[in-house]
Order: sequence, then C-alpha cells, then structure tokens
Amino acid sequence: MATVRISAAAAPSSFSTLFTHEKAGMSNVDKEKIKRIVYEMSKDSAHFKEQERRDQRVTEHINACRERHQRIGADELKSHEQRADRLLVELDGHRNLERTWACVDMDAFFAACEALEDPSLRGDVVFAVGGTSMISTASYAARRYGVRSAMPGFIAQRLCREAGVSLRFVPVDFPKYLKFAELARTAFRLFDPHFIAASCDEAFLDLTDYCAHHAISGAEAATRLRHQVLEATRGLTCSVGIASSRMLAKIASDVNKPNGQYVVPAEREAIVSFIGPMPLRKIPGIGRVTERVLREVLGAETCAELLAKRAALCALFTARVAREHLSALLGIGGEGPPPLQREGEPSQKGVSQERTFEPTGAPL
DNA sequence: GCGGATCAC
DNA sequence: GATGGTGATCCGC
Repeated sequence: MATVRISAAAAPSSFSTLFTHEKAGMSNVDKEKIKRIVYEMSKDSAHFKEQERRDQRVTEHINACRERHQRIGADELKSHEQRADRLLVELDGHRNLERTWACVDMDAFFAACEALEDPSLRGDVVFAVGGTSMISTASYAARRYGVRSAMPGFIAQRLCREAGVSLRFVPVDFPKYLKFAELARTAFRLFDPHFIAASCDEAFLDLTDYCAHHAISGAEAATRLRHQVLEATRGLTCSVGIASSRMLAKIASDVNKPNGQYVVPAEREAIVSFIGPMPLRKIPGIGRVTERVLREVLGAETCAELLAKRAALCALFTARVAREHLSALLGIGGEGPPPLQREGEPSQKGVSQERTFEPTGAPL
C-alpha cells in the first residue's frame, strides 16, 4: 500500500480538523479509536488532500512568523512591551462593568427540534440531522460516539457501527427550525425587546433593565430565561452565559452546556481569572489558523499565556489586531450597544442569512 | 478598489 | 459513493 505523505509537522494540525476535539465523557481509548477511524476514512479523499494543502500554506506562514519573531531584538521587544502595557492600562481603565449581558445558545438545536416533533427520537436516541454525505447536528446520544456537526454522515455511521449501535438520519427541515427559533424569540422579548439575534439558535440579551426592574441577580434572570424558553418552545433547552460583556457571556454560555448556565461576576478580578485559563480558540476572532500561529510561534495556548507574550503579540500583528486581542485577554469586548441592528428596528440589510450548520464544538 | 485569507455560524 | 455555504472583515497589493 502506498504510504500517505504526511509530514510529522502537518499531521497534528490536519488531525485537529478531523472532528477529534472536545469529547468530554469519553475515554482516551474511545478518542483514539474515533481519531483512527476518521483518519482512515478521510485520508485518501480529495477533501483531505485539499485540507492538507491549506495546512501546508499555514505552516509556511508560521515559519515566516517564526523567523520574524526570532529577529526581534531585545530593545525592539522592550518597546513593544511598553506599548502593550500602556495599551493594557488604557483598556483596563475603560472597563465597563455596568451592563448585564446574556448569551443564549440553544442546545443541539436542529436535533432538539426534530426530537420535539417526533416522539420516536426522544430519549437517548442516536441520530443526526443531515444525511450520509453531511451532518448538521448530532443528538447528544450520538455525540458520545464522536458524531459531530459538519462530519460526513458515512463516517458518523461507521463510528456508531464500530460501537455496536446504528445511527439514524433525519433530513434537514429548515422551516421547522425557524418556527422554533421564533418561539424562542418570544421568550427573549420578555427580557429584552431589543435582543440581538446572532443566528438561528443564538442570541444576546441585555438583561440590565430586567434585573433592575425585578430586583434580581443575573443568575436568577438566567434561570427565568431558560424556563421561559423551555415553556415558549414547549420543550427546547438552552444554555445561558451571564457577564458584563457579550464576549464573556458567549464564552460563559459554553461552560455548562447543555441545559445550564454560568455567571461571570462583574468584577475585574473574577473576569481576569475566568478568561485566563481559557484556550485561545474561545476568543472571537481567533480561529483555527490564528490559534496555530499563536501556539507554534509564541508557545501560547491560553489567554494568560498570551498575555505574558504581549510584546511579541504586538510585534507580530497589526496594531488593530493586537489591540483587539489584548482587549479580549482582559475580558473586554462587546459591553456597549452593538454595531449591528437589533431586533425590532428597521434594518438596511436583511438580518443574518440562514445557516446550514450549528457550531461544531459543543461538548457532551 | 480587488482578491485572498480568515472567521463565524 | 460521499466532506458546507455565505457574508463580513481585514490586509496586502
């Protein structure tokens, strides 16, 4: 058999795209087995080879960054550090802890909608919304076997069969999801009539006025909100993050997913210790590529680690990007009114288009 | 401006 | 047998 040409350096990054991330609740043996099956079924495909080419280009970019990084002199680094520190002081000085934001994220949205309308899908049924070529959303039961959003269905099918279970496919039915999204939104309006619909299954609510008016905490509001969503949709659960900024609320909404909530107290210390240990990928604007750059050039995996490398960060990125990242590392971003149109107001461009997939990351 | 890359969903 | 679709933004040219 012909050997597959994968350099030692390229393999791990390719693997990172192969749905092998975040599998809480699975043993290492399971994870390894899933990784192996996905790899074996993928490695000869055109898609995989294209992915490899992309990874290779990123690797070259990283090597260029590394060279630049190594050429930075001590005095140059020092001046970048001073610039970073001035910026950090300025950003921290403008920290705004006044608003209470919620990020609401529906749990396994498409799958949950299907289960709600089809009793035979309820309980611990291993199924996926989508088909044998592509999966949109996996039921939580299916996720236990490694099935993920944006995974080819035939691979998902194999993963389940290897575990001795069969995977049921349910076709995508967008009108159905829009109907439930609208029901959930009737609940959102009770808390913030101007809520921001980020997508079909995700929204930001400014709970400040609601909390003040009812004299309740953000945590209590989140509990009520989850209850109202459950009621309005007659059965859909969501996860809620509460914080003083939309960025933090979004990250927090993932902490106790599914059907949970998490509050980041509106205090500087609490925010900094919340964000510090977060993997950089959690920061909006840091995607697959930037994550690799930061890890492979600066050796930073978490927010706190990148903060320690702030000088190099400023040296390698444009001022605008560096500022954005530094801001995020302090837990700052999305405190004020959003730049986008809010629900209920006339919008010049239609609100965000439909999406085919849910985010892929939700752990069990 | 335009095209390519990146990101989000 | 088979591996998404679209818009937005930024950057370098």
